[in-house]
Amino acid sequence: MLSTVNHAHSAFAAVAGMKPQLSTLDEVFASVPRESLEVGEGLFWQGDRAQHVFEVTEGVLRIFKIIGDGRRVITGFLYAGDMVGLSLKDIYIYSAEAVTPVKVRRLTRKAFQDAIENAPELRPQLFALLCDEMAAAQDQMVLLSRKSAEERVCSFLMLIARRMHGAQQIGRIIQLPMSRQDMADYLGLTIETVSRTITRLISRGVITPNGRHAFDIAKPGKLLALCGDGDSYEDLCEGSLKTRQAVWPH
Amino acid sequence: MLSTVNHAHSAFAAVAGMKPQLSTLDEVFASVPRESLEVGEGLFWQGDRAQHVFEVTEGVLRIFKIIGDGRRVITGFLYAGDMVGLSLKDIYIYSAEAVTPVKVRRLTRKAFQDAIENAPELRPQLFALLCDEMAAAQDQMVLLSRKSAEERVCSFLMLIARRMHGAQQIGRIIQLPMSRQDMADYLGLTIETVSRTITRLISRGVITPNGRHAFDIAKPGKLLALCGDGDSYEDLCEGSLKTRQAVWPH
DNA sequence: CGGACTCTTGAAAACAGTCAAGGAAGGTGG
DNA sequence: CCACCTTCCTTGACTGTTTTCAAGAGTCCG
Repeated sequence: MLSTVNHAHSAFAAVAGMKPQLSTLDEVFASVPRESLEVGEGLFWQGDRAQHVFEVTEGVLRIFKIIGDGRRVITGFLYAGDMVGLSLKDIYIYSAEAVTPVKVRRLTRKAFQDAIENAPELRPQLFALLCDEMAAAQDQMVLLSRKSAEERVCSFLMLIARRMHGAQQIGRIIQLPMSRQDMADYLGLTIETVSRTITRLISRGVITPNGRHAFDIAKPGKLLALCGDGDSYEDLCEGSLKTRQAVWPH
Repeated sequence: MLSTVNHAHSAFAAVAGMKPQLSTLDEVFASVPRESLEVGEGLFWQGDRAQHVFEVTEGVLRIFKIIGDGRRVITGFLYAGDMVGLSLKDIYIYSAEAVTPVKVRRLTRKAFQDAIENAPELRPQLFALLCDEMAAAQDQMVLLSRKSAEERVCSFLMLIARRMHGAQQIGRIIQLPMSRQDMADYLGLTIETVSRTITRLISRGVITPNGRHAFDIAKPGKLLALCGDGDSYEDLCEGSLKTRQAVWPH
């Protein structure tokens, strides 16, 4: 896979010689020109030969799979700073489309692999990224497997709130660039259930609408409690957002 | 994480000089003595400091998470040859328990990382393993998000059938070492629904019971069709078990 | 002002969940 | 070897949440 003699290698070496040593993964993309995608435009499709790796520099992408009869499952939303296509198989195992206008940087798999090869200090970062992705996937399995509609929607709101305001800090305002249908396909619900659940959260004063695609979190404690993770607001304020402890006899 | 200047590197060079070159990942574990686990015994718990990486050499493990009020989600079953704890965070993000009597080999994270560090040809293998895990996780999200109880059970039976008889080949006999409750917690259903669904598959002649924990696949084509992936039996016989193509206009 | 979306709301239906009881299997001790 | 007990699995009746189907309201844009 990574093993063949690389022509690109010399190119990279030249770059490396002229530049200070790379120290973060996204610097690998620094020299690449940006490309733009319109709303709804696809970046690649499930089943395409996986030739590139991308970094999102602006906007939001949705990652999804389609099964036989047209059912769609959104497995994630990607924001600026996120990378796509890292789970390198020969073929993309999902599709990627722009939710908002998006800007990405593109690197061939080969160029990306060479860059990693030549900058060993990036490897742990890449590895950590994959592990985070895996952890997120598992949390999503928990959500889809055992959470009620309300718990799913609340979990989603918290997820976006966290993503918008840096890892630990939770802001009061949530921007939801995606449609209700996108939310439904991410949460394993129907559009109607999502809509009804949001309506109920509003009427109970947990969140306050701010247009149709933004909300204020009126009662953060309540919202967190409704996520069904056994988290309390105090936990959150103590900044203990690290992986949850088992609630199980050791 | 791995970023500090590594003393380990020189140590490795020494080892590399003395040992034949490693060429597959599980050889890394070759020299380690086996440990045994009884049925139901835990290997590690969600929240523990993640100090080891394991290889299963015999038996079946279940990997699961528990949320607040005791709901359990099984995120995977591991068979001989599988590795556990690769998604290295500082803390295990899930628990692992023996479904059957299990034998494992244990390596400290550090030893494992050094081995990888010193045998660069293993890196793509490790990477590929993580990618497979990710692909499996996404398939599971599709299952949990959009499949009916029957589709879930059939998908599970096919998964186990494949696992038992090598990647491509599908055997006629399915051994299910885990309890109905385990299946339910893996499929996001209740034990009653799993039981009823299996009963219905039997009465329709799709599968034939062979004790309570083994089945014959009487109608493989039918079973495959019931998975809800849009697969047909012909597809399968052509050996095209690679990642599914998009059924979507490009 | 229309027209096309997207979102919300209502009523009815369906699927899976809950509660409850009975059966099969396996293990232990007499 | 059998009786007993426990555990796991199956089955039935009922409930409830979410889906489905259908219609109406809100928003965006020409």
